[in-house]
Amino acid sequence: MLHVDLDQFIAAVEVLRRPELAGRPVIVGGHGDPNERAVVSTASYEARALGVGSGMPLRIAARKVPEAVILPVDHEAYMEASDAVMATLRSQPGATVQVLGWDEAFVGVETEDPEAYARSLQAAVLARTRLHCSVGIGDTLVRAKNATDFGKPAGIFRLTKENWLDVMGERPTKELWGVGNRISARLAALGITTVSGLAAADPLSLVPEFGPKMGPWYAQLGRGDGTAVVDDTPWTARGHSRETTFQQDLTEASQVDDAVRQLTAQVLEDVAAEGRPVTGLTLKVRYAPFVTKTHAKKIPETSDPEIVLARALDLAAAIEPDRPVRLLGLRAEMAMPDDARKGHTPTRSGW
DNA sequence: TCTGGGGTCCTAGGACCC
DNA sequence: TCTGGGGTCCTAGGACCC
Repeated sequence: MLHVDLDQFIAAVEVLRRPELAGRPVIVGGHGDPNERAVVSTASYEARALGVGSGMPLRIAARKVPEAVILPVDHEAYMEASDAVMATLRSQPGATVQVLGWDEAFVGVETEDPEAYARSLQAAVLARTRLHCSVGIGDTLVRAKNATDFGKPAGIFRLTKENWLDVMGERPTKELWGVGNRISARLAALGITTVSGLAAADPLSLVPEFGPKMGPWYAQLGRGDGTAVVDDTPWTARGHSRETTFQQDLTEASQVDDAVRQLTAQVLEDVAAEGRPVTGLTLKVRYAPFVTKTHAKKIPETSDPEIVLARALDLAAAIEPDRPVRLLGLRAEMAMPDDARKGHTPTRSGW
């Protein structure tokens, strides 16, 4: 199968509508104001070369690259571009498309010449959207996904059982899809620092540290093994959430109360659009500077906004008074339809 | 340097039941 | 008096992804 990833997607969409920005360091994040509490969504390759990456506080990015053009996030524009890309992928002969996010998808296809298929796919996306993408070819989802990085930008790379360890073996475990900073550090504590080290590990030996499911799963990741099935079943969201970081920490109970009401209204908008009842709520609180707590509660199925609000306010009663609140988030879980897809390879949204 | 917003899944531990 | 073994459900929190 193939894994398709748009190159610097958000920055590329912005440059398309402002051609004069081509070749300049472009940073997209927040409302485009480097003084606000926000982070970088995407940086152009020019900005990345100067040390800016996604997730970095906007303030820091602006300090690092004073000459950068900083733009606000424009969800609608990216959604539109994303829809055009995905439609193009779906229109390819024999393609099964599993969307992973705004700028990423797996494409399942039977072909004698995957490289040629990948090239024609890149050409189709470029013709339709003027956007460049990189393509990974693999015999499992994990290998295809990892292969894409070696194709960037605008290239193609193939990763299979045959060359997996040659290419990936000496690389740090963190480069694997599903291994982040924390897990790689815990693996290192077990003496496992590279992909080949993880591939050689006995799956059962990882159970004491990571549990019965995740332990063997990490060993499998190290080998690049896993499912080879591209699943295009439409994804059904399990819940919806909204969160807000306050530019000034909240110190009054009435401010917190107002914020909870506002969040609830926003979440209920998203939930109402799905037409499924709410079955649970989770309130997330970040006290300044960076202590996060969550409070969860199952509730009897309801579609009544008044009841949801009342339960949200119940949860909010657990917020400690006299501690400045920097962030509030509310997530509503929804009843799942019987035919909804559940499984091991979730389609994630976001970017 | 000071940390967004939207998602998903897994695990631990306690409560409760038989 | 001190205590089994198995199961489910719930909350809190950790980790990961884009």
